[in-house]
Amino acid sequence: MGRGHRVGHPAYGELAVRAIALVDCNNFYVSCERLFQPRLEGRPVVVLSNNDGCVVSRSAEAKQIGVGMGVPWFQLKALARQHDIVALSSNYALYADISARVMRLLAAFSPRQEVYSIDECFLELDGMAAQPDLSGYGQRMRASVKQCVGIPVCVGIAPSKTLAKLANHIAKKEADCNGVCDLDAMPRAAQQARFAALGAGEVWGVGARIAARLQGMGIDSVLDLQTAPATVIRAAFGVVLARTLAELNGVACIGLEPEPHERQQIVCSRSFGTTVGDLAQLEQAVIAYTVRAAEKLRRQQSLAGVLLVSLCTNPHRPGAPQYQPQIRVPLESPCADSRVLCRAALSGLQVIFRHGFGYRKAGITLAGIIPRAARPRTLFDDAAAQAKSERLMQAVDAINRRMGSGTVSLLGEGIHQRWAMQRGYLSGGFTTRWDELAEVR
DNA sequence: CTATAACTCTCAA
DNA sequence: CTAACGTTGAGAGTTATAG
Repeated sequence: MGRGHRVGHPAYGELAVRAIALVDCNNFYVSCERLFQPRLEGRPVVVLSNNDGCVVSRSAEAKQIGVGMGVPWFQLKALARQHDIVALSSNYALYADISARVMRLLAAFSPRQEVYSIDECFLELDGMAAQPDLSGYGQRMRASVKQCVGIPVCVGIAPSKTLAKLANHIAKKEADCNGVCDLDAMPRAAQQARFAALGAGEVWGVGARIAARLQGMGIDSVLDLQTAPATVIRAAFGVVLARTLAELNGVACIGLEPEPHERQQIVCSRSFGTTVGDLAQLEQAVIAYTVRAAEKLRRQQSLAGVLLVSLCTNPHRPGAPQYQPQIRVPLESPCADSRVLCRAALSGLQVIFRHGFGYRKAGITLAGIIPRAARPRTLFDDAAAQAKSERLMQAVDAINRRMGSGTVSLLGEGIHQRWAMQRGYLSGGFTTRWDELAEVR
């Protein structure tokens, strides 16, 4: 397992990388909120999902009290009163802005960075001959992010992404790591002890389903999985878990992907702030979602060939009649014009809508996505109309980029969006809006 | 029957 | 006052369908 002493693994294509760091922000959303609201320091704080539904981020104090991840907020009201928990609505504009600052700083620590999610990134540390002490290097990352942005992070370092994830987990849990864990610098016995104490479900790529099936086979811990026979895992679970197993044994076969690739499908779906029964309201929502999805589509210079519309009643009310229709609307030709996509979405909605249901959620998906440059030509192309459509959409996008999204939109989204989501505990746009900076105390 | 499309399952943050 | 429970994207594997 030592760096540079591994045997190749031709079946899964070993990649020539010897050290990867995973940098993960601690309690990211809560940490972002605390940057601008010092009163939250030392207190139990949670950030809630859309519609103030479930807990999606918890401060250390909230975890200590026993606030679980993903718990519905209404179930926590009693505990919250008892311990004076502060609950905040998600403020994605703020988190995205802070994330960009963190990622830009970390990029300076490696020639190759993969921004994996809003709060974590992989850094390739291979060939860093000038950095023989990788733990020290990780400490410098932590200090830099803490000082320049104010966000606490932990660093896991290992020969594969999967092991780096585990190293990060150890760095977060064990105080004497000081937030950094270099797995290869750890004595073999110590590493085995950690892996024996960790459930297999902690491994990246092992969710609840697979963890349960593994347990049924007597594979409980990370160590059990690491030492399981590859043939058995391959046969029972497929190539995905077989790759994970190789990674657990130090064989890097999940590569770093510095460039985000274009989406193959673009989804915009959201629960409503309230139950909706009438078609007019659903039309507003579907148009709003389609416009947003179309913006994303154009940003990546693509066209969609198919649009899907879906509706959903409230599954948490089993007494109420349930209905989850979905429909595929093929477009005449691939397109990125919001007006055309909205017409398709509305026609789909017409077909699936039924009176007498309480709808809780609607969504649209753009699929059959191709690059704009690959637009198929037909005999009936109207080049002039095409150019006109593209110019209009470009103008709309340019205005919305400059003046803020939603400045120019299609009629039909509605002015009073009674279905819009609830965000009762929203903090200000501290970094994105001058007028809300005043809330900082 | 095969190639592809469509759908389902699983996972992650 | 009551009722209150996320979103987006990917990939693999399976099933349905077209030719």
